[in-house]
Amino acid sequence: MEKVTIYDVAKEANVGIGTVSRVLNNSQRVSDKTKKKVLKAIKRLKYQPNAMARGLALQKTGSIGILVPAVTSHFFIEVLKGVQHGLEERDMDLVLYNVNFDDSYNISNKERYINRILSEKRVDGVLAITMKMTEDEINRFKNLRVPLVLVNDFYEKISSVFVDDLAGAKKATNYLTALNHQRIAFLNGCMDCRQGQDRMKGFKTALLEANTGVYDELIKIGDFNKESGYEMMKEILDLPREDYPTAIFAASDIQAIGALEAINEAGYSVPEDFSLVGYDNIELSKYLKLTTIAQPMFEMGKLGVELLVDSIQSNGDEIVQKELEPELLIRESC
Amino acid sequence: MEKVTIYDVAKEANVGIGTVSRVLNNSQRVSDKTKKKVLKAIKRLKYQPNAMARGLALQKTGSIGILVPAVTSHFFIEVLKGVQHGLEERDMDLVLYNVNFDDSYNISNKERYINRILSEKRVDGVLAITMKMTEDEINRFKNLRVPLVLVNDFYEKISSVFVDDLAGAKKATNYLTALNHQRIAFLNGCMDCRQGQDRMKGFKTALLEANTGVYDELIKIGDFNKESGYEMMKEILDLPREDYPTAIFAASDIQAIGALEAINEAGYSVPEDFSLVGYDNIELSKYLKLTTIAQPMFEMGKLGVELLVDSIQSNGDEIVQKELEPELLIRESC
DNA sequence: CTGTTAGCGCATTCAG
DNA sequence: CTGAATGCGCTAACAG
Repeated sequence: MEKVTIYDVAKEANVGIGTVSRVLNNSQRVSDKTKKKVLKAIKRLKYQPNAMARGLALQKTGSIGILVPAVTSHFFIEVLKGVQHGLEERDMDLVLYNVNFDDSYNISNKERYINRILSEKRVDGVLAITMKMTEDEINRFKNLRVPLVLVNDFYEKISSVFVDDLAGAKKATNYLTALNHQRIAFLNGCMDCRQGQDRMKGFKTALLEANTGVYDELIKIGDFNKESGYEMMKEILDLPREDYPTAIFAASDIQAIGALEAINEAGYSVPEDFSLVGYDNIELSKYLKLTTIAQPMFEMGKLGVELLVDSIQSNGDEIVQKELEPELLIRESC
Repeated sequence: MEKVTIYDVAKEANVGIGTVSRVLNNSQRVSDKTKKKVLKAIKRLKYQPNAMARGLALQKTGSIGILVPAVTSHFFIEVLKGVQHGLEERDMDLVLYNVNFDDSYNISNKERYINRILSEKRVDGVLAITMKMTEDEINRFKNLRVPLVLVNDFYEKISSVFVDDLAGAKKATNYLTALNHQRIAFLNGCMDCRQGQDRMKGFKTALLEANTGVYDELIKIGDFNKESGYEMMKEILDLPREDYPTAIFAASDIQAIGALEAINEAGYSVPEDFSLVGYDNIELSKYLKLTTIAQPMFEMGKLGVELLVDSIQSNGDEIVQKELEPELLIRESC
């Protein structure tokens, strides 16, 4: 079973390779008869076009790249499922560029990957998922006209799909105030990213609207990871007993889990002593029965490919922004 | 910033394209002086070879495919990290073929993906992770001389890296008998795959060696998923109280988690009423403090690429089998 | 050591 | 409507 090229098919069908190519791309103007003849030859020879050759001629690869930090995160996996779903409908391939921020032998390979993507032309476009892209990096894509869409991030000059974090934080906070909590703590992630800023705004807005007090000592800024959640919660537990909050809103599930550890270590429990709500709806949160804000991860991935493929096909610079709504998912931590 | 080809570099450096190609592939026989000249031109023009063209000429793509069912599984994610690590060292790309077994609009796309991989030639070889490949499918790879290595599965005619499941099951069981358990239940996955068979064998062997009883009513065969674990545990809880086991060994963590739910629902708890040990060491098991058998997932991925890349480069049919050792990870469920 | 040429497999002119 | 020629960007074999 040797490799069969378009020439073999042409010979088998007694036509020129041009004709074969035409039926392959079901270009117009091929008589039904020869078309059938060629199709039959293709089937007989089990011919399938070589992706490299086609890519070279067409200047299109039929695959997209996805740039992501830490494939390991559950958030990413869910998004990936959506991406796969969208890609499959279009018979496109996915090449994965997993950016590694903490690799010992290489501080970050982000730059290297971007260079490769931009010059090697192995992919027709890229989806950047939860990747803080600098303006400079984004401009490089624009200049080289390599379609780029941001997933779970927002930048006005580029197509992006993201979630309304302000609304998400408000939903969480509203739920807590509706439960009559008067002193609510907020364990936030970074404040130099959109997510952190918007969630902070949503939290405070909801509090004001509910006429509930805002206590600076209960508002902590850290990181979106578990350790940070743990540390911030410990600080709160170090406050005088009478300053304790009755509820805690964490900006990520994984922070909430860290906070939970601190709470348990201190001999308290959830929801008896503190109500706790997280953010993201990662798989773990289900098992820990954590009330949380669910992000539409699958849909983000699916929408992302849609935007990207459209952009690739239209070759246009149309910028589309899609904002998705997060949902409150009530479980047993409040 | 237009696209720059090898011709531009040649012109810039006042040499022929052959020379440029030679320094690119640091082929021998290029004078140091011209080499330097070309390198400088490359840098000045920010040139990088086009992957498609190079692939076409070389009949090598510089990327491998990975075939996997359900990207969503934590097991796969860990393996993927190892794969990525190995690939990065070699500057190769990864294209992901996520086989979907339960997609509504398409019973299984496995066949389609295999066809594509084999004919499109977009990848130089493939890593099949936790994919039950039929002998027929494997032979197609062999016939077309597309390197294939199995990860977490074993087939004598092809390179594979897998874990000694018999040893793993024995380690788990030995731990339980050492804890003096006399009635131990086993919640197994399928019995028509190597994993299930070997773990069953390991379980029974360990029991015999420890002179501990083997009770058929405590040995259940189901599936490796959570629902199955839940169901099997319920069946056990339906036994007369005096037939209850004192310990349960589940063939996967996720089954153990299902079993845990059944146990909790029935008003019992772990480790007070039952000891429980799982298998895999997925992330969840850490949070649930489940004692388990840890599989070297990262290493499997890393080893897998190594074997694959060797096979691609040597173009040889050398078959390498690597068996890895699982480890007992003691936590608080026993 | 280095420039030139001929494919790699396909899509797309351009003539018939 | 269809066959032949040209080029996509690069490597490798062939002459110098």
